[in-house]
Amino acid sequence: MQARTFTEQARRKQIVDAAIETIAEIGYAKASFARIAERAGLSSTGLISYHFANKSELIEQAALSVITDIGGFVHVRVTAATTAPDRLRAYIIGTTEFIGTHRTQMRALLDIFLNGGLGYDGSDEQQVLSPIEQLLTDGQNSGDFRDFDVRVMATAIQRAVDGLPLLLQAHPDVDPTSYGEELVTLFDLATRPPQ
Amino acid sequence: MQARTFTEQARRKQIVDAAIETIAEIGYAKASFARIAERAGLSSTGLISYHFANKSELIEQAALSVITDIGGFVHVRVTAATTAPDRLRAYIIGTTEFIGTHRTQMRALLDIFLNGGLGYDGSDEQQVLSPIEQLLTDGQNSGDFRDFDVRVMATAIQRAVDGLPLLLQAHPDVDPTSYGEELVTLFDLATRPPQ
Amino acid sequence: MQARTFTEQARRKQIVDAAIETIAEIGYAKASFARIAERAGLSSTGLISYHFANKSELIEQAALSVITDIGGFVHVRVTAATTAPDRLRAYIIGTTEFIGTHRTQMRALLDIFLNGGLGYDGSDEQQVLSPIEQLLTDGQNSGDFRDFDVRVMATAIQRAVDGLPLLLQAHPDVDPTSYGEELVTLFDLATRPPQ
Amino acid sequence: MQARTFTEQARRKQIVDAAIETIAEIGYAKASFARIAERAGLSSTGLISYHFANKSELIEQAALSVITDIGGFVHVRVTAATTAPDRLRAYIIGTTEFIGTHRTQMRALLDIFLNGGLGYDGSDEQQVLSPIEQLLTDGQNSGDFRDFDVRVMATAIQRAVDGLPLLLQAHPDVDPTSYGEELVTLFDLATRPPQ
DNA sequence: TATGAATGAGCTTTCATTCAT
DNA sequence: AATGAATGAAAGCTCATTCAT
Repeated sequence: MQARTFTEQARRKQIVDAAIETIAEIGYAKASFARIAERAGLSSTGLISYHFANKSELIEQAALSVITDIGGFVHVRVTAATTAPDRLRAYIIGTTEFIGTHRTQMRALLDIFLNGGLGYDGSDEQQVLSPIEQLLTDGQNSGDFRDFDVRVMATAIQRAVDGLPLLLQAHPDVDPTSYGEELVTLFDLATRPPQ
Repeated sequence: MQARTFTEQARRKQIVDAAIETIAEIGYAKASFARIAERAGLSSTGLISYHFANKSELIEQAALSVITDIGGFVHVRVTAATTAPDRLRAYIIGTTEFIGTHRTQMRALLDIFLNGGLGYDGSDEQQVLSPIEQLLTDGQNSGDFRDFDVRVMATAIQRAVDGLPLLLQAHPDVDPTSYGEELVTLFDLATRPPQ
Repeated sequence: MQARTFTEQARRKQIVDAAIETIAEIGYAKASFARIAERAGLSSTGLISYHFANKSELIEQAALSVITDIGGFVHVRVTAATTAPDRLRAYIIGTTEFIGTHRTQMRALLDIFLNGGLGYDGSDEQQVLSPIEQLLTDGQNSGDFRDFDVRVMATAIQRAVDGLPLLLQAHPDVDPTSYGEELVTLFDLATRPPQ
Repeated sequence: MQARTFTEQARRKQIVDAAIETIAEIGYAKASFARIAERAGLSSTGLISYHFANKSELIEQAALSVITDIGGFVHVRVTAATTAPDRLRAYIIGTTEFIGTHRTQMRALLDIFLNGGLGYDGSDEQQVLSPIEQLLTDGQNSGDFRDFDVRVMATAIQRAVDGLPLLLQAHPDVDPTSYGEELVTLFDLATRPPQ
């Protein structure tokens, strides 16, 4: 959290973006500094080392960048909704919409996430789960949702939504919007209280 | 499908098992021949090259090994059930049970899968989805399930179940059995026809 | 010069022939035991090691095989001629004819020869030069040839004739027969005594 | 034809020279990056890879270096002569002189050339033959040479001259100067028009 | 702030050879 | 006489990182 010059911030962003694109295109394992520098139009890989302590930091920043983007995008939509079911709908639709329009970033995030590219002390996982867990807990307290294990339901929702990039990779013809709508129905049925 | 010596089959299995353990422990990206040979107690990495055409083949065999194991485990339980909802339950419970007792293998498979370690022409994804899609289609035809998009529901189930290893990594205290039971309820509600 | 069973002799010849073909096709540097065994249809590279002390011996035998073949082919023709100029003509025509009809073997020999594949203590070079040097010396003694340095003339003839495979590689349309005839004229003019 | 730093040019030359010496001494097949780096006094083989795209490029540059040197040396002498026979003499004497004083380079070039180290699409062969073919054609047009096949005569001259390094290797006592003079006489007789 | 150069460890793969059966 | 298995060295090449300028 140290102060950085504007120039440095711009450089870092440029490198982080190039890293995301590179990982998305050729995969985490093959995304070397050489390839990232090439894509960013840098003259030397040394410049990356100059701006980031090591490769881990770059990867973390790349992941953080995507998480921040999607988090902001979804947060706006969720807080605009009033009831718990509406907020759940907003979460699912917002997330799938973002994924549909930011496939490159999502592919990179997924690759980082599952290659252990993150320090992975569990806190990241928790952070990602956190807003959806909060949403579900609120819904249970207000009586809008039935009594289920919040962590399990959150995982299921999160994974279903995360599954879209993989599905798109295997079946590029799948429509993200209708995928989202189907999930809304699915989890509405799964969360609504018994009559 | 080539004929292989008994000795070679044993060596291949030994190496594949070592590869799975190594990937599970230090991650796909760092799982070099040197580390795998070390774990397998081999005298040189050349022995791996002797038995496998290249690294890709080894990784594929490692993934295939896990997929075969879990597939066999679940298949027995699913075919033992008679009604569609029971088969769905058997699938979810069987899978989570296997995951709970074979965390090493699952962690490796997940890592391979998402690092693009497989040829990934989509056919693999389809193969993994296939049995669960069949199960869901049968249930719709028999009137036991409501009318939903089979591919979306299959993805949601598959991802929810796959999410267990990740959840276990972040929260090792989670009980796989109750996780499975929660998912059974969730997807029972999500699939049952309207009254 | 030890006694060998007939079976062993056959095996050795099979391997030597495969080596010659392999070197001709993919070059000396890439002609490994694996490639040679493959071409010979052997089940193991160990079989080559069983029949030859080491790689050097195999390469030497391959070179010797070609040298013996061409030597025999040319010797018959040279000894059939009576005068020195006729014998020179027979040598040049015979050699170019052999080269034209045994390009594979010649390509291999050349490759071995210049990659230092032979022990190369100079004695081989001398052996190859020897018959032509004898022929030239005889011609000088009989007054059929002018007074030139035998070793230089022998080298020039030998190299001119050896040049055919290289020329054929660059210009496959060159006719070996007319190449031979041109050389006969060339060296006839170069060796005949002044009027 | 890319722009290169002065430092890089110097390093490249250093490595190319070490490659030539190494090939000359231990042969093409055994001239690995490790041996070349050792001779050049480099800290690692990685430095060679840093300056050359791959081994092929290094070998090509090594060959090109020698070809350029000998070409320049001979060209000066040939263009200084006026008549065709004098130019032929200058070519032969110049080439043998260079070979006599640059045995290491010639041995390396020969080894590269015949181990297929060059791309060898035939164009190289043509380039080497080209100046001598031009010289011969000019002589025929001016009436200084008889009517022979230019390509065959050019090959014979080229090979005779190339034969010197091989001869020197087998018989280090051979005198390059007298070798050259003998060849001049030989090819003077072979090319002069009938009286 | 940025660059080109360099380092040394590491990678996968191929090699010739040995050996028990 | 032949085979499959194993060995350990060596190959060319890429890597993240460091450093002087």
